[in-house]
Amino acid sequence: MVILPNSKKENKKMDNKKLLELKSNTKILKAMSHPTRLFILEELSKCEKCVCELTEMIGVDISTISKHLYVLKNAGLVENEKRGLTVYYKLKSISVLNLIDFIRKVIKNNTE
Amino acid sequence: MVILPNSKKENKKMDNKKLLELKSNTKILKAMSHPTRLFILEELSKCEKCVCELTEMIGVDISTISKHLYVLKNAGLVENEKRGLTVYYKLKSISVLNLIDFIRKVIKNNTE
DNA sequence: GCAATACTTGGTTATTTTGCCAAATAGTAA
DNA sequence: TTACTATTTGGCAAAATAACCAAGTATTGC
Repeated sequence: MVILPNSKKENKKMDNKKLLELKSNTKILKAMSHPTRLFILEELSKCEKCVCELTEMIGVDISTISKHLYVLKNAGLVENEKRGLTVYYKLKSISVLNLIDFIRKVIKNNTE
Repeated sequence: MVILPNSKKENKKMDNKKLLELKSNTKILKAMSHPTRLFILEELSKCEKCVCELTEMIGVDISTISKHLYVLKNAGLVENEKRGLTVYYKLKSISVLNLIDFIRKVIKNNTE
């Protein structure tokens, strides 16, 4: 085996920069990786909805839904707007919509 | 609203069938949602590799890598083949490769 | 058979995630 | 002001996930 001059001979741990990049990339995937959040994304791909409506559809505590929405927002997948008492959420970009569609197709392919 | 004989009148909880469908759909996303597993998928998109090689590249315990590979296999993303002592892993289908590419693009778009 | 190698599995502990309740915040309206 | 509604936040307990080590399995070669 060739020993390259500039590489540590027995460097086992992954490069820290690479690790950080991977972590940031998984953020968006992680955000989508919960049944409730995937459902929310699917619903928001149809039209914007308030926390109340989503809570009603899903049937868990409103605080739980609020926290799920925070995760989605934090991952850059959705955005919100307050009108009066109500906070409306919608998908942030078209690429998120495409991703959902794409994943649906892959899943369909994989389970057939 | 019609009250079906077998349903509770104010059943807020989401339909169980829908929930199961969502859970199965998040399985593939969940499997991709870990830095190490995303890295493995990226590497396998280049060429098949054995557990040993992946362990060497990532630098954690081989049992940890083995368990990550199990998660990916269980989600239908990779498959393996034993040749001699060595177990080789590769992506299961071309659609998984496409998915990885697609996600990479979406992530790139979203972080710019 | 025995030893060596490549991997998987079981067990334990630490960390993260989830979901509920209660309390806090913000906007509306009397 | 007070009351009311929609949502968020804090805190806590339960569940899920991840990493390590040690032990087990399978294959090869002696």
